[in-house]
Amino acid sequence: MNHADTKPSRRIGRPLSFDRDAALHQAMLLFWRYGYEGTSLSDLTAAMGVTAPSIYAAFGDKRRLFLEAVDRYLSGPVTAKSIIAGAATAREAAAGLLHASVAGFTGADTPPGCLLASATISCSAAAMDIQQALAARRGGIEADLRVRILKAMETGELPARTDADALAGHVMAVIQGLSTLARDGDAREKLTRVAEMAMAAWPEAGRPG
Amino acid sequence: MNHADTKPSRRIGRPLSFDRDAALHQAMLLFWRYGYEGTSLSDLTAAMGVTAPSIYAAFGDKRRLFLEAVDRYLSGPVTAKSIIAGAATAREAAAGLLHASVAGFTGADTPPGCLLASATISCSAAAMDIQQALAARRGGIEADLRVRILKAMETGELPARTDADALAGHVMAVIQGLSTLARDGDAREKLTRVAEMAMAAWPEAGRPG
DNA sequence: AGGGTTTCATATTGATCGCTATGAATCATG
DNA sequence: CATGATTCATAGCGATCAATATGAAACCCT
Repeated sequence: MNHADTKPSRRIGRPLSFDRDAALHQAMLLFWRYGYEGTSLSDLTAAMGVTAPSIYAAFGDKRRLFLEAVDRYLSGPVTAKSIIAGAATAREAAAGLLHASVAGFTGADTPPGCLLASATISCSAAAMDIQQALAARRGGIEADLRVRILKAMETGELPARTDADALAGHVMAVIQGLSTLARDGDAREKLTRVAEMAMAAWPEAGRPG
Repeated sequence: MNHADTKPSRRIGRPLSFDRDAALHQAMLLFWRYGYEGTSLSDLTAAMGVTAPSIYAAFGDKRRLFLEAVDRYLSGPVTAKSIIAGAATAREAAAGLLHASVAGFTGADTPPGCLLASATISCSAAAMDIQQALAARRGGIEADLRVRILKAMETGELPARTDADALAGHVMAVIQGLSTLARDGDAREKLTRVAEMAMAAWPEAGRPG
């Protein structure tokens, strides 16, 4: 059942006539712009250059294709985890997440906003499992940032009285809101200033480190 | 063509067998929870207790029903405009918008989140006009807040160097993000702390007023 | 070349979408 | 009660939805 076996040995039978990775990229762009339910199979076949039966053979069904597109979206060179892990301070982690979001939401070759933030904000009752899958990924990023903040409270970078939940939640809320602003047409330059304004809410240092 | 004439005089013909306002309220709740394209006509007929032909006779088509539901959503006793107009300071206006949003997004008898923020964040190409209508309403609220901020910069409540665009944009972004947090299940108490955290970004007073 | 295997393109499935044609039912009026 | 006006419920419209049945086409191996 492995459709992407580890060994790229030439398999028997008629070979695939399309680039699976390129097709997945096109699907991701469509889901990014139009959301999960706003993207139809005929939209996908047209953009991917692949007929419906081939899509189902290669990716399963629409639901699994979407989830794989989300994984691809979240598995770029820079991820939320890598930003948080690579930041010297919790403040740098938050600022890094915000500025990476601004850059990602206003790319010239990608739809505006965030796939994770907009693909299933609203959906029919039939797509609730998809919505929850995205909510879990959003919550995971927030949890990672909260952990980094708690660590900063222990080292003294942040005051011990800091509300880690609210601080992480505020950063996440701004990121989600930046996605909406980008979708509504705001330029990268304005979003950058909004992100910097959000960082003005960051608490002053605790005991000197 | 007036389907809601000013005079409630008894009209000729068979009377309406349903409460138009109550039906509109049910439609609003459905659009609130499932969005514009996530709510089907059969969903609406079931919740409103009205058959499809009666809906079309009373409201036009799905698009106009949705826009009327949005108007109803935005025309409660407290509106963004009334909060901004009733606030003594720009800071109070922003804080008032944030706390009213938290309350509205976590009502016990209403769906979580904001109808304006979630109904058409993502949609198919066919619903772009609906999306733009909501974007315009979002932009209107942000513009009203920005005007209030500019006024505060003139009176000295805020420093003259204040970035009014970014300050208003930050408040709007947080409001949009609070809607997502509410949809993802966060409690009102946490959202309140996030809103207060966001207000920590508010600039210090300019010259003493 | 021929058998085995996999993917291909074509055409179609049943379900649901937004919307409406049709005629009976219910009102005010004469 | 008869007439005109309006809304009612039933049933169905064409279009599109996600997903598939079918058989030919393209590859590896012997």
